[in-house]
Amino acid sequence: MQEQGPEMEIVHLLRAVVVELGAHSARFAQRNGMHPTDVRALIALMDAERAGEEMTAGRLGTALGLNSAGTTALVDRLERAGHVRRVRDERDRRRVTVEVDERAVALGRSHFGPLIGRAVELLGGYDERELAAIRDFLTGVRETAEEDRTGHRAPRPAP
Amino acid sequence: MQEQGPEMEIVHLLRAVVVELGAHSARFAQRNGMHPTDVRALIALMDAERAGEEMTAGRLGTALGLNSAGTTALVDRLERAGHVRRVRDERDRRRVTVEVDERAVALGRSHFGPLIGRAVELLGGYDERELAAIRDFLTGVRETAEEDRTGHRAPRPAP
DNA sequence: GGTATTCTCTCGCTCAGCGAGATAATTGTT
DNA sequence: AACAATTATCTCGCTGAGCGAGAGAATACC
Repeated sequence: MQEQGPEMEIVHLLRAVVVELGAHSARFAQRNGMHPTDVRALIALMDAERAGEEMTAGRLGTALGLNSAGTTALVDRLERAGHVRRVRDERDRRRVTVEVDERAVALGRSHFGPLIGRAVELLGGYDERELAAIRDFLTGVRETAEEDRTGHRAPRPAP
Repeated sequence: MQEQGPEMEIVHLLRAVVVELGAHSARFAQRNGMHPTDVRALIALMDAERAGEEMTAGRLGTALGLNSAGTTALVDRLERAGHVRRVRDERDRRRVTVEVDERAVALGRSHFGPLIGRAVELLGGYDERELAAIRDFLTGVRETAEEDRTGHRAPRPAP
């Protein structure tokens, strides 16, 4: 068994966090009769809403790596459960925008709220330099994974 | 749109990292003709190996949230692809321990290596206090998610 | 020694997601 | 303005991951 520096310990720690948060999300899915993909879809939809963009069925499918048939089935499922609404786009009537129902947002908040609250609480205990370290490290990891996906460097915002 | 403190920004960042690393792992699966669950299984097996524990079929299934039928199918799949070996436990001949093949480890290393290397590189740029902040924050999040799963506080190692 | 328990596997089924292709709306061409 | 080409979503039939029920085999308990 090779001995490694403190860096590898943190890498394994990050991986453990990813696994554990994935399990947390899977628990939310199971408790509410949903599948992991459904939760990923709701997250993508809420992210788009927070960013002020509207999410069409096609863009949602692309974001999740589904083809059009799978996307239709996914939106059917979410709509049947009352978590989203299909809204026909009036400017381009081929498109269907998918809107999250407020009750789905509340459901998510009730499950993820405590965890988020605890994370905020933890972050409250750090000073500016420590917060910057956490932020920069996470940003760096996210950008590296993104670059690997898109095949090119993500544009950095000017300082 | 409510304005939030710097804490929520980091929470969203962590969530983005989880999503992006999940996608990175899904890409590894797809490129090698595997499913997300197969990758999770390999990770669990390698974690157990690093911890010096042997992983039985049953324990693996429990760790992934599968029932026994699904676990058998999973191990069948991994064995057929040559990623693991079934080894009948000689002390308790009901048990089957699952061992990762060295080639699967190499395959994983070739995919995740660059990302891990970049993370280590990033971590090399921080001093002790910053590293401690990153480590403690990730540990805190992991423990909170764990507590939610197990229903009780995880034991903290003495300082 | 016999019964209960534990671990894995088999069988039949459900449903998420895929490939192929249909349908409808938009954009481009002449 | 009619016609073709493109785009967005949906329908149909199929494959395969994972489940429930239960069988088979080894171990633990009394």
